[in-house]
Amino acid sequence: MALEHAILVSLLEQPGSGYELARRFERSIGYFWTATHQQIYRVLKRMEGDGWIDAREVAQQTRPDKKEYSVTAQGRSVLAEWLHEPIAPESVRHELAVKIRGAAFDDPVALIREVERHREAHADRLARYLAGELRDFTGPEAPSAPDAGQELQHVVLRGGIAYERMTLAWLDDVIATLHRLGPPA
Amino acid sequence: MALEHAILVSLLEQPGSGYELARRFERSIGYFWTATHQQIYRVLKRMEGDGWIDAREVAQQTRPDKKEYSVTAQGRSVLAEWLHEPIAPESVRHELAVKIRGAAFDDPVALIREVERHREAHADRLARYLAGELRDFTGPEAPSAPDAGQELQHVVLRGGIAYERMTLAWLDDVIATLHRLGPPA
DNA sequence: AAGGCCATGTAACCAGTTACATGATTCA
DNA sequence: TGAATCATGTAACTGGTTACATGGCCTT
Repeated sequence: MALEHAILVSLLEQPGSGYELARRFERSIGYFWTATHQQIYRVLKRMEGDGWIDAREVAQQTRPDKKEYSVTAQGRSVLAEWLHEPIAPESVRHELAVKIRGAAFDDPVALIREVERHREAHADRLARYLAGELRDFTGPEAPSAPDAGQELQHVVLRGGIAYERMTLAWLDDVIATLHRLGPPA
Repeated sequence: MALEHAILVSLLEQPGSGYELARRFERSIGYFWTATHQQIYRVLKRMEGDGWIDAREVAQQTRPDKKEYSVTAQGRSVLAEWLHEPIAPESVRHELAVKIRGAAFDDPVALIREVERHREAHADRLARYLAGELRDFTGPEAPSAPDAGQELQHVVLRGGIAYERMTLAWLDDVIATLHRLGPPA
């Protein structure tokens, strides 16, 4: 459970509406925490009720009005408290690995296509991460003296990049293994 | 949702009781799918009701009786069907990354200890994986001509090893970054 | 006129977690 | 005697997913 905390972090980085948060969860924040708009609206309501955030109605001419949320002092201290708590080592859920072991009881070669699809998805994600890194951290437009927030965002992004590179290499290994089990008979 | 399928795979590899499954979910299978005994018993019951598995009462002298489950023909075909369905790219949930970005709004140095704890946990896990690899796949006791099931188990384990190595390197990067943001003033 | 984006929600459901419960045997 | 292991469960709760719903503006 950390959606509340992910939202607090995101709103501290930049206040915004539920809709905007939902979009961020498809981008930057979404690289390490996912959430749908339904879930976000529900949690925002609870957080507002608990006094962690407050809303400001923003009227817009061309677009529908929106509620812009910001983190309250109380929200900040809830976040600080959470940051000081140790977290349990994460539990893994790797569906593709289940399928790979399951392939022993079906046709290993039939899985190759699926694994290749995943390989493509990860290659895409890596490309997006690298583009983001160039834009925000290592390119000519990037700040020459990044602040703490930017340094931390960058190190998290480097983690995403490392993860995608590792995954690509592993999926190549998987594909080669599946081929070897195939019909070369 | 794949606990059912993970159970089917595990029971195809080796029939067993709920208790035994729970132990496997702390070991081999647990490297890529976690589940507690409570959840396992609940799901086993449903799977039995749906005819995917069947139970055989096994009386034991010294230990309590147990129900040994095996996969039925129907269970096998359910698994095969699932294997042929494409799966959505997994959604990430990386709590530590949320904390790292959150550290910008608190004390980055205070996070170092926590990150080091995680580093240790991952180093332990890597050691266990490597020991398992040596025992089952690359050591002198390992089969010289592994079958498809063993090849696939090995490639999944290699994925776990690659993941832990990547994570260790990244956590070192994180620790160095947190230090840099610290008091060297 | 149709489809996409902005913006916000409700309701039902399902999967997973946490707490509680029982009881026998084996080992230190 | 007390802790660990084997063995199986119930109940309450929480977090997350899926389906459904509304409505205006902008672009093609």
